[in-house]
Amino acid sequence: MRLWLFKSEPDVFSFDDLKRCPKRTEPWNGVRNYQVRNFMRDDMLPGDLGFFYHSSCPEPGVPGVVRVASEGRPDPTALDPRSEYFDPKSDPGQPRWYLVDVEWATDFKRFVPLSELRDQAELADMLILRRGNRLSITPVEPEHFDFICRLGGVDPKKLRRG
DNA sequence: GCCAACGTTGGC
DNA sequence: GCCAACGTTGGC
Repeated sequence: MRLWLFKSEPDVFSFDDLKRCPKRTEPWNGVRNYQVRNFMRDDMLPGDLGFFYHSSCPEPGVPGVVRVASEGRPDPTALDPRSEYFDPKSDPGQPRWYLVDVEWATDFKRFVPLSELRDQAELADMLILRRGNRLSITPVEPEHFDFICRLGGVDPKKLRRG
């Protein structure tokens, strides 16, 4: 099982928004970066866990955990001219952009702000904390995942068991 | 294939 | 609003 971090701007789509979706699940559409596309298309599997991360907002940070709920599949918004994510260069016969379904897994007992992540020596080499990191999804090391879960008051072992 | 210009991201 | 960082584009 792999571990991830999903960035989202809460003004656009927040962790609470995800909780209100049917089955608390939503397609992670609109990714238009090849590296992130490859993560979803090639590396993610149902059951993978990830942090939901609020970015570009007054208090960036992690409100909780999500679970990958599908394999990678073509992102239909790329082919929909009415979608803000429409990509005119996409070819229905050869999908360019992919998504996975993302499902709410658990709230943290306590929101873990970015400022607190930065204070932790244990997390110094986390991708999300690196200067200039712009990927909207990043892989997360298991030690980092467990450490952040504990900051949020959640037992990572229970989560991994589902 | 190079690389400058441009657009976007995202913390502050 | 600023600005560093980085991906993408397109001319050559």
